[in-house]
Amino acid sequence: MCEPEEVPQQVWSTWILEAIRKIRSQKQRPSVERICHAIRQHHNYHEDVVAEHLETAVKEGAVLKVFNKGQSSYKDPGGLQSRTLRIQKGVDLTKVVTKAVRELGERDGSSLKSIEKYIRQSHTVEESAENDLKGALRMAVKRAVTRNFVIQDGKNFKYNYNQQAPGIKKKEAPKRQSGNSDDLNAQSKVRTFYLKKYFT
DNA sequence: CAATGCGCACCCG
DNA sequence: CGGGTGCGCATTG
Repeated sequence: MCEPEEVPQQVWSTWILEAIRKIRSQKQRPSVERICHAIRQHHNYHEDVVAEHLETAVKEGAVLKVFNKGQSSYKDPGGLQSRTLRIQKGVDLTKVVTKAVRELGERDGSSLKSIEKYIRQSHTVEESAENDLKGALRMAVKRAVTRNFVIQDGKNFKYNYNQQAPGIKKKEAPKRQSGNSDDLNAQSKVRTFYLKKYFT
């Protein structure tokens, strides 16, 4: 238990990243609560103070906030930044944009600006003057809207949870036939449930 | 009780 | 397939 003293944000980031690593090693979700808890085991700060610094770390890009399975998780961007995103002539970033919007999980939708920021934080972007990320994103977001992956709301874009959700195979053919059939759908029902629960 | 460990289902590329 | 994630429950301190 240590000082109630002023500590530079950078140190906070270190503590937070440490906490995240620890929690992940326990195969648990690095939520705000767990991060606060982990840090408070070593430092005497109120949860609100920790949470506040966590937010700052996110804004600074030292920590990535990702909305997943109905709740926010926090990650160390370090691990992911090995992912390279090459912006070349005809790249299609529709999927990337859609995923970003979903993972940002902002209730009022995400602006192009924050989408760009998020992508830069989670990838090493390789671009050029003619083919830059911003440009590619403008195209991509347009396509994502057309394809109904996201929904435009003013300047913001929201993930469309009603879309043919990825991963959920929905044979539209209402094939009865074999007795117990709804087992396949049980899982997707659960998923849809909590996605809606937190999103709506 | 808190902290840790982990099997396993699920997702995504 | 391979690799990440995290729930739910078990085990340990």
